[in-house]
Amino acid sequence: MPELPEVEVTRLSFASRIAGARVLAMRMGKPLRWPLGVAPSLLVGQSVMGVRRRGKYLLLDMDRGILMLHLGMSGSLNFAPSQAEAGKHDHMDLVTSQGVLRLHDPRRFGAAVWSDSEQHAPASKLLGKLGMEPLTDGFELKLFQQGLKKRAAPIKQVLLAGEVVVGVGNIYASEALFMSGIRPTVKAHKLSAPRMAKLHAAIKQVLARAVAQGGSSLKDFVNAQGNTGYFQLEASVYGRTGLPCRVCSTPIKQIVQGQRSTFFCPACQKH
DNA sequence: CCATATACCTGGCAGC
DNA sequence: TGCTGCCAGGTATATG
Repeated sequence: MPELPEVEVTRLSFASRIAGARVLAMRMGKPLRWPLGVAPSLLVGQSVMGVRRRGKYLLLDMDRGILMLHLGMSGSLNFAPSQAEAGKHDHMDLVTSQGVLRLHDPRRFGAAVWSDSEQHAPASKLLGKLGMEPLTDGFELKLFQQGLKKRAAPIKQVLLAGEVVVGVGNIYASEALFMSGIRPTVKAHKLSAPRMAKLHAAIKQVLARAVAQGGSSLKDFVNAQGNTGYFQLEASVYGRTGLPCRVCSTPIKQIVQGQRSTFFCPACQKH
């Protein structure tokens, strides 16, 4: 579910409310993708200074380190005034003086990991190879073009890999490629500089628009206040197999790349 | 080094 | 109704 827009929307929905809070208790449920790495009690007494995002990770800055949260495929956070009874898929409760942050994740591909600092493992290992942040000034066209030039894999898979640019998942990769008129199967390094520039602009535009729309709620995404997103309603190609292209009416095609579905318009994205 | 396949886990849905 | 197989927003790790 959560790509950059959903993670950012989640962050925006609770960051200011949790800032300054003191941890009163922490409860972990079933195992997630990785263990927390420390006893949950280590967090008790620390305060949450703020919440940042790096790629699809949320980083809670605390007195003695960072709590890294990842939503995987099916995760969502909820920040509520008090602690309700935990459901079957609620696998982390961070009880603070300002509310309870709860991680709900049916598939458990998500994670809550403690790291003493961003420079050391496990944070350094998880964040170390991440590419540029697409919604910051650091996302320079030159660097993006240089990154793509080094990759011979299909452009869709290069975007998903997150080593050139982070945050673009399966929905927004297809959407950005449609917006820039690029066939997802084209090898990244074969794209001309102007077409790379179009893609660069499309990535920024589609992600910013999705954040503004509250993200995409395909099945069950909600932000930490329980609100759904609306971007899926305006998707051009994702999930629209066989439906007419919104631009030219040609039926949208679905293919598989790297075991993931890709959607594109065979007419608008000729090569 | 690079590109691709595999693994993790649960729930929903189509088809029989 | 119940079963089976397939599909789903991610990504570290193994393998070629």
